[in-house]
Amino acid sequence: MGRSPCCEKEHTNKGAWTKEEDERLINYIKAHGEGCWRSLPKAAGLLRCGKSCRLRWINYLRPDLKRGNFTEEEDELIINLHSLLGNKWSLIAGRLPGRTDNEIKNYWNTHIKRKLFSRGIDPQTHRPLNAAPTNTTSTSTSTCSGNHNTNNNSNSNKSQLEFQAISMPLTTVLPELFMNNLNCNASFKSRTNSTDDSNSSSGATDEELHTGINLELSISQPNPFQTSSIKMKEWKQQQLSRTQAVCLRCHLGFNSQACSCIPMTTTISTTDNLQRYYGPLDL
DNA sequence: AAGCCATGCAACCGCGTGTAG
DNA sequence: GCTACACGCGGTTGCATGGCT
Repeated sequence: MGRSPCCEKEHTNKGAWTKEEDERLINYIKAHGEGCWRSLPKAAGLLRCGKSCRLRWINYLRPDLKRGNFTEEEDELIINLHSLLGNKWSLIAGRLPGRTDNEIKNYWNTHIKRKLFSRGIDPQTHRPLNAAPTNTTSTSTSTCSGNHNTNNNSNSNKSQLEFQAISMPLTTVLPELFMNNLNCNASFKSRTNSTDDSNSSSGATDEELHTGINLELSISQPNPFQTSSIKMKEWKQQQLSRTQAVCLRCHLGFNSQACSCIPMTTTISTTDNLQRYYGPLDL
């Protein structure tokens, strides 16, 4: 099946946007709001394709964009998030207010990669450059395994790990995940060991050291009907009867502190491939 | 001053996903 | 279940700019 073009190429401008085009786009979105990108160009009197308008608005014209250099804190946050999420630029951008996925992607490729190389860290794996390669598809069922499968083969291994926005804040849990993880901990550990001496000497716990990241991400059981004949309705019912979302924080043993999760009431078999994200403590 | 090269970034392209009919 | 459509994402390209020779 052929794919219809998103616009009539011969009647659209390409390349850099002019000031007039920017103004037209801004004025139109101010008046009518975002959305319906396909019909927007015509309505706004622009000889551009909808995709181009969307990109221009999101990456450049949006009023809430933060312009200017990245701060050191943003650098570190991007590195940490990338070690966890891989090249999921939109997810990373979601954690950096005022920054766009495109901007972060460019910044990563032009600055941070070099920075990590200079630290002796492989920017793709976040492991030391001279470290022996690890077989991430082996018996490890960790979060990081999924992450790096995503890096290396982003389309074929999506079922390894799925992040879904359900109910599980991971404020301090995920950093612990890759602190404990066999494959992902190198960069994070080396940094906390080498540069956070002041913190460790002051008696801060590991958890306290990494509270800077608030991913607010959730990990849920992968949606199996993508790979099997199970119907969505049936699957949803299974999910409901099986358990509420499982709090990774509790499962990892941090539930001594305040946690708003719903207690897990159902025993879940570790042979269930939907439980992969338990890796670090289940090993 | 001119040419070359490296870098940074805006923009494009192709594909995946979700959804409505 | 199939198809078409709209949108969003990640990878890549190409141009503008600055530094160096």
